[in-house]
Amino acid sequence: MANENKLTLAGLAKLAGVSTSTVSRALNDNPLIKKETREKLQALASENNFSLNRAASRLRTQKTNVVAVILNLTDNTDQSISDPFLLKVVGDLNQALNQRGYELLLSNSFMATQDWANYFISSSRADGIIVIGQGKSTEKIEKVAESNAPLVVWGDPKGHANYSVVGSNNELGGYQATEHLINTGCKRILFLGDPEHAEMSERYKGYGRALKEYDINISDELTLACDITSKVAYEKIGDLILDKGLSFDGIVASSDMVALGALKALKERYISIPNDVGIVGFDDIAMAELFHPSLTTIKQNTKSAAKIMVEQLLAQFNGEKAKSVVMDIQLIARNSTRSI
Amino acid sequence: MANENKLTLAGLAKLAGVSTSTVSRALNDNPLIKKETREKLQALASENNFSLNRAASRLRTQKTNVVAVILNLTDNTDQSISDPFLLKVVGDLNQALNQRGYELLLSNSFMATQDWANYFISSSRADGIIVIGQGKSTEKIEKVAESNAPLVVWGDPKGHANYSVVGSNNELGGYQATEHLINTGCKRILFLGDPEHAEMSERYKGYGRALKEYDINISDELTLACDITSKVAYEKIGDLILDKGLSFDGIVASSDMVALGALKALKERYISIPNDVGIVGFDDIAMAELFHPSLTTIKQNTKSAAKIMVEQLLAQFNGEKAKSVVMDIQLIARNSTRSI
DNA sequence: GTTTTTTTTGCAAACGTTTGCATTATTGTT
DNA sequence: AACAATAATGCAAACGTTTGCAAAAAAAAC
Repeated sequence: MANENKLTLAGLAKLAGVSTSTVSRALNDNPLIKKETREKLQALASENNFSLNRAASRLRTQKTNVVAVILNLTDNTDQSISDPFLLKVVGDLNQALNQRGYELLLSNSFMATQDWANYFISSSRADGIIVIGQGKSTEKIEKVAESNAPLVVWGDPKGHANYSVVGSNNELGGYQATEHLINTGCKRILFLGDPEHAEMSERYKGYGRALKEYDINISDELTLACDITSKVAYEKIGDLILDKGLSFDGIVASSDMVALGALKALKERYISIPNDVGIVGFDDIAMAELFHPSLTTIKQNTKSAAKIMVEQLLAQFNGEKAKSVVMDIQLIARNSTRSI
Repeated sequence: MANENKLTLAGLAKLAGVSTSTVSRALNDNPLIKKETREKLQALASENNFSLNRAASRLRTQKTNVVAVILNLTDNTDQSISDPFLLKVVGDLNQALNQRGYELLLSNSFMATQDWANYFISSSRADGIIVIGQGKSTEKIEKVAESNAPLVVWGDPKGHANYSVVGSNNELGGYQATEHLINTGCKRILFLGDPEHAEMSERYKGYGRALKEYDINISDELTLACDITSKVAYEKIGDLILDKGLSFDGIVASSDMVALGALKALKERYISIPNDVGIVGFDDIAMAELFHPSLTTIKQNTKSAAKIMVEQLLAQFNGEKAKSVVMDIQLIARNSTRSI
């Protein structure tokens, strides 16, 4: 490393013949310093491509300008991330955070054993925490919330959590997905997902409401509990057909990945989509459009969700109490369902 | 925030009736401190769930234990990440880094205007940099390398870069993909990808070598330049067919996303895969298996690649000069190509 | 040309660790 | 019991910023 003696504020000050406080203020564009001096010093700094030591400034200011983003994959045995949707959220969060001058510290449930608030906030690794996914158990999240650490969670915004949750209107999404299938002639609609999972259970509720409103009786046989992975969905659908034949003509899938797994199982048995079975996903991942048939789905707008999550977090930095926010969803009709 | 006066080392020391240096050493498991005292202090620390102020310790030790991971998306107008492969790499890197006690600071080309080395290293935001993707131009990376910042790049390991590059044996991958198509009876094989992109050009070389070895003449008409997105691939294939009809019976795609875009274009025209056209992707993203037909592809092992990248980076922390590493690839034959 | 006001700069004390060196406590040796 | 050798602890100085307050310089007022 070539930086034997890296340039510090003090060094820069000596170069310029002023005090460190002046340089510090100048670089922070503090109007206390005369405009000309400010500009001169800023120029000098960039000439010598000086860069502030963040460790020092963080120590002094007690502010990191970093946000920890935690992929909450507790239930997933394989630690790595399989669902492109979640990764999309990370990407969008990164952008939203950068735009507000924050950086993103990525973590997954590897930190499972840790007390998040302590680990990230008290240690001044980050100013706030964004958790992606409530998972099945929310105890760890609640612990963080109790510690009063700035926190925003992507999940089910309708549950009455004591922390800020941003998420889609999952109930409505489930409803619209189901309604769409009903409108395109499906009679026996399967729900494929995990009703114990917070967000999924809302989707399940919407599914139930739609069936009720359209006077279709809800049968236990048409609820297929299933993890949020394409692999499991593929297997479950395969088993179901093996067991009971084609007992359904529509599927409300709890995510696009789940839908795609189901799709594969059906196609392998030469079941026609959408004629024999219509299928609706959830998320609208990039792949949804690419499939053949392209996947009808409930789109979650991750870009604006990310923006809102960041806003909610920053609000907490300013001492405001952040509320939960319900994001609108949108049905994207494609070719995995019949046209109306 | 409840932490009016957060517990510090000094506070803990007072509690225990020892000096801060003793506590510091105890918590770092320094054998200089008697074992009993160490354990007592560690217990005390966790009782009062003390957590070290990292900003302070980073300032003092000049070490952050953070690695910046940069998604190098220079050519991509849309800043957000579309390719699941890259995100998979991020996820795997995160795991590999965590296992070695490092944290992952995520960045994308939003930082385009910044001088990376200065921004991350000199500012002591991170100890090292991992860049994912060389993109088309490598000047920014070279600038970082020149500054002697610890750096590892995911890209084309065969180019003679003055920095450490970890990447797959792209040439061989291109070769094997092509060979596989030849072996399954394809005569007119299209290369679909961007030959100006470092990694892709290697794949293209392999493609050329295979054709040559099997005495198939290489035609310019069978090289279709194309960005690494499914959308562009979809359009390009559509245009090509519109223009010249079905002028090929095999496709070597430069990535799975590209392959999937092509697949969609073909399917919409009722071209049978793999009978009319065989197609081989590159990457082996999770989706490859899910498609119908499932996608034959060249698998890149991101998990071990991530591990190696981290090792290469850590080696540089220890003053060792890191070398480039070529990762083995593997052909995964599925149903988008005929069986041999 | 003083004095007052305002603008601009500098001094020095934090922020919470880590660590070389000095010091004290302990153990072993004669 | 005195001393040497070793083990365990503490002192105090960094690390590089930021910022309240004091001081100096410049401008304004008399």
